[in-house]
Amino acid sequence: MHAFRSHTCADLTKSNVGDTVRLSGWVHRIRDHGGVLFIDLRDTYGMTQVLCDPDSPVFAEVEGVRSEWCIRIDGEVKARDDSLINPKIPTGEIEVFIRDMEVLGSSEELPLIVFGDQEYPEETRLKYRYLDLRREVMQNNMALRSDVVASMRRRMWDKGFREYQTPIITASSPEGARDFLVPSRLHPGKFYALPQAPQLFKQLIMVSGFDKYFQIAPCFRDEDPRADRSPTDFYQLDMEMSFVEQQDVFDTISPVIAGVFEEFGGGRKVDAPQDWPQIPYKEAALKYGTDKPDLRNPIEMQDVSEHFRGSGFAIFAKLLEQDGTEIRAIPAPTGGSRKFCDRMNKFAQQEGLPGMGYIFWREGENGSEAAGPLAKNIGPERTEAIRQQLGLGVGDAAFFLGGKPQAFERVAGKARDVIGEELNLTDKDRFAFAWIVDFPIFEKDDETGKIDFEHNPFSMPQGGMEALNADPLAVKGFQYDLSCNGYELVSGAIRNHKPDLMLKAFEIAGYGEDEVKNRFGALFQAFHYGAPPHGGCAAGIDRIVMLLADEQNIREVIMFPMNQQASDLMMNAPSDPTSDQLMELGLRVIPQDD
RNA sequence: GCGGUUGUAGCUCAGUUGGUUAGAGUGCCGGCCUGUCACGCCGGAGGUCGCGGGUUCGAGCCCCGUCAACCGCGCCA
Repeated sequence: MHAFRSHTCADLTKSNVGDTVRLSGWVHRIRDHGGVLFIDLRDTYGMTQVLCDPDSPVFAEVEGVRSEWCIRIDGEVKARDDSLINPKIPTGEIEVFIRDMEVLGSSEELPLIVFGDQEYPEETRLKYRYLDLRREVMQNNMALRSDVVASMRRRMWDKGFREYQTPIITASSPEGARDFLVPSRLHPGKFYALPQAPQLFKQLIMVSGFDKYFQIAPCFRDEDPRADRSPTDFYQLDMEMSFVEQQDVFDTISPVIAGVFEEFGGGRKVDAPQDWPQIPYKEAALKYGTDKPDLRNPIEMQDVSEHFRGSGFAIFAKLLEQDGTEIRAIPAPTGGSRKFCDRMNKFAQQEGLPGMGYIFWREGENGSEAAGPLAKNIGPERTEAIRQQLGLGVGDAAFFLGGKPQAFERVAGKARDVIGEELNLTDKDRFAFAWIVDFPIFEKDDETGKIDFEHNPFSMPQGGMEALNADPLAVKGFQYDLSCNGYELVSGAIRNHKPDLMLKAFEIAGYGEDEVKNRFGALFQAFHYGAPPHGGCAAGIDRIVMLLADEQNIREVIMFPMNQQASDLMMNAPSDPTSDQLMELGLRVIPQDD
């Protein structure tokens, strides 16, 4: 017999009754009845009830076993009486009578309990991640992650893509984020960088003529994390293709993403790719207050400035006299109660705005009647015009935000989410996708007035040189994101592969030819040797798995994540280098005294 | 760097207006129990109330400072 097991803890059924078997696994639960003692023996595949009574030669040893010990048992498979069958587990029709036992690894008292779904402080979970990962939900999340990656690979191969590896220790690829630097021993005083993405390499792969590239690629960025953003490193399904336009990239990646969501979405509705809207960036900002809208929520914001211009509501009327200001409305169907409106107003205040004005419509003596402070101030005619524009009626409400859009847009978007959620307008059982397109190439820093790249400098400007020679801030890029349920899942672009266009774009952002050659020397040079038009995108694997696993936090789908301070509590990283290491690298640490 | 929330037993949490010896559940240890599957019953151990200072006759509770974790802003696809 095999040293450790003849079957896994999920294998045994009625057909094994009478067999002598060997199982290895962890002691999940013990139920000791004095004369008979049950153990739920667990491995990654499942659970089998094994039991022991004083007839067993190892009864005394088995009595000493404790939670999470790793043991091997030999025993005889017996059928359970009908009344004792446990329908909750696949092996519930049988149990194994223990005849021999070996302790493979005993356990001290645990800092967290594997059994059940007790919540634990993340600090504890991360410090003892190897125990946390024993829990069923984590086992499932990690298996899901592996299956998703395998499915992505298969789907890309099926489309004629091949996977190529690009360097991890390389030169900085300026994507816009902060680089992780790696000191060079052979070149003291010089540094490698970890790639923020395989961006430069995949474009060079296109220049080399490989036509269709993809990679499950680690990306490294030294930026602060969020719940949906891992610090330090994360994984992308990175792809690039030659001789394509924007729509070709959409047509290629959409079925891959949709297919993965269909395959692993557990029956939740997945919008069909041909129905994914393409929403210009500007329109997304207006309607949803964000470039990653949650389209499960039907609410669309509207510009209602004209109804407030010169109106009796002095705050908005005055505001509109300033340049670049707007009043926007968030319609809230079925939100027509003072209680709800007040709560939303409070929410806006918590988010740092002065508040949200509101109107709601209720049944009055002569039919529909508008209520709320705003309605009184602007009078019945304007109120009615607003109601008609927004298509609202009795029982509905609308919220109003004013000022420069960039000052309130983010909170407006968040208010839209909260309103949709609270009024149950958001369908939780659905994955709703949208391509956000036409991102601006440049943005202007409000304080310095300086023009810089809005995103990364690799995107092809729409309209080419002619557009760049006109108003730079009006130039849109062939640059796109895929949004799903309020998360940015995919980001990409048709790349700018023309050296003269590159130079012009950088010139607008205030960088000379030297800078282009310095930062993107290889790519810029490569574009002088017959570069094909190309484009692609990268899909955030951690985020996709997070959505599929229905988790709110990206760390739930990463095996060994950092905490919010970018510390690894289990491995104690980052840590002090030895003086020998520093010496070898020619480095000296400057003491930090704030 | 900034803002918010949290911090009481290994873990989850309660703790009244500031008032005697800080509680419960769970886990752990011991005892009993031959059909449980979140087994049950009895008993026990386990606490610098994050840390430091202050107010007070008296602080888990009030004040100041500080640390840590998480969430968010900035930042970042």
